[in-house]
Amino acid sequence: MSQRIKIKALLESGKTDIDVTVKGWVRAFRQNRFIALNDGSTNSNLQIVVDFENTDAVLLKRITVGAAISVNGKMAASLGQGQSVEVIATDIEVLGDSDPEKYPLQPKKHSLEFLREIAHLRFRTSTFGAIFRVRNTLSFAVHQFFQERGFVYLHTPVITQSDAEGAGEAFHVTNFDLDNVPRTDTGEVDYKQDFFGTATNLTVSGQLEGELGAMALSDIYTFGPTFRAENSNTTRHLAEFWMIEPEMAFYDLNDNMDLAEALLKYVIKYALEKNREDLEFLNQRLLDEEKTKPQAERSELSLLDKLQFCLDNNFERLTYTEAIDILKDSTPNKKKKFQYLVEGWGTDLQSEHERYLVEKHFKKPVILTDYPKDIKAFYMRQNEPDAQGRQTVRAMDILFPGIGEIVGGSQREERLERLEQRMDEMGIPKEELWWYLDTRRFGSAPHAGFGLGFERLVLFVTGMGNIRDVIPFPRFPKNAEF
RNA sequence: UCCUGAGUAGCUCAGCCGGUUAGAGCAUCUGACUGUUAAUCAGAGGGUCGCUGGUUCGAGCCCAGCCUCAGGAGCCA
Repeated sequence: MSQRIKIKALLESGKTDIDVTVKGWVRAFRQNRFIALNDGSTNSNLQIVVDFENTDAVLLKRITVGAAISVNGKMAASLGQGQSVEVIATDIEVLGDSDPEKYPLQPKKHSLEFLREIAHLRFRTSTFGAIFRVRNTLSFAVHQFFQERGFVYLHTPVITQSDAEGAGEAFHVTNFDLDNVPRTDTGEVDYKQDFFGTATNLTVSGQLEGELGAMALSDIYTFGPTFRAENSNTTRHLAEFWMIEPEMAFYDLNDNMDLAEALLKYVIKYALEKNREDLEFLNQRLLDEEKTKPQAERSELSLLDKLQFCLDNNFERLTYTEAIDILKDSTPNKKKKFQYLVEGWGTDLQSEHERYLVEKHFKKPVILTDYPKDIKAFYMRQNEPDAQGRQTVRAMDILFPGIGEIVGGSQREERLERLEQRMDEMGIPKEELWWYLDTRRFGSAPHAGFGLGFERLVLFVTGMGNIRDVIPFPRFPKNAEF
């Protein structure tokens, strides 16, 4: 018996007349003769040809959709149309049966909603196989991009002390018996008795710790899970998601934008090369789906065209103030088609405004910079007021078609006085962040960084519509199953 | 959390104005066929109509509350 070979390697070799052993899961068993076998190494199934007239009937009955089997046989040029080679089986062993009455997957198209309910089995579909292979490639490409540039991969803590930076609701971490929480004389929760001796929560961002690393190692990045206890119920939010947060000493906002754009292009290009077959499958899946939609709702570019377009064009860079001017003059604003009309300077852009800029006006990724100070975080570097006295910060958001904000970042405020003043204004407790402020006290330097939502990136590259379909086991309000 | 829509067989869905025994395709099972590509043909089995309560002679359908899902919004990555 020969050693097991993965289907991807076998199909790539294209060899015939060799003895092989393959193992995988049955996707379909047609006409008692043809097994479509998939082992997850590639989107393609391997066709196994069974000589059913000379095979034990009991064994044939056990070859059902979902069963795990091992096959010995000889590679041959296929007589059929759908594949170039196939395995003529000489010996089949069922490693794990799959009761067809109970196995929920059928050799047909299932709805994504249904598959989400059986997330433990959806890996076995072509669509999710492709998605998670692409996700893996993107993840690897992120590391490779930064490693090629001398960045240090820094592990920032998952458990952090209190929610000082105010980046959304955090999950509490405690060792208390929740039926009997210790309290102080005044009736408040006595965190001194808790595991860490203080209130703690799951991280909402590794940025502040990342900055500490950058102020010694120059260029660092984090890539890990992040948690938000927001009651968000959308196609682009999760309670647990993965974020990439680079932080670079001696970078200004332009360097920051250059890096972010280079990163996005690098990983998209990498996926197009490494996962061509998967992306072609996802591309076709979308095209089939579009056929059912009215003409007006169909997208102008296919998935593959959209990705290539993204590589071939510079992202449009403009300031918040310029964006407001464009939006004010836009047709939907004048015709009052926006739900929220753009009137003055200073309020945050609504989703519909971002979509207009990205999908209608520029028709490509857009980087918005220099937002009003009042709608952004305390740590962003303050610009001098403009001629009209308007105050902005060196923020940048990258907006992608269909996704919205995929990157949010800024040049950081490195001037101690300005930073402390802003923290006071916003009610951020300076004492709790003494360690953060120390970087501004000792050898402070200009620096910048950003956060890239990894699932939003996977969403864009795979062309999927719901973020819950691009992470293996999504966590969202009212759901932590699997 | 707000707005809109949905929940009927394992899956996808139909079910008229409230009226007898709730249907179809696929899947499953049985048989036939055997170079198929979501195989084909014939037959069979399969239902707490999301849950709770109400209106009514009678509720899958009307009303109320709740649960879950989808899309959009907010928060954001």
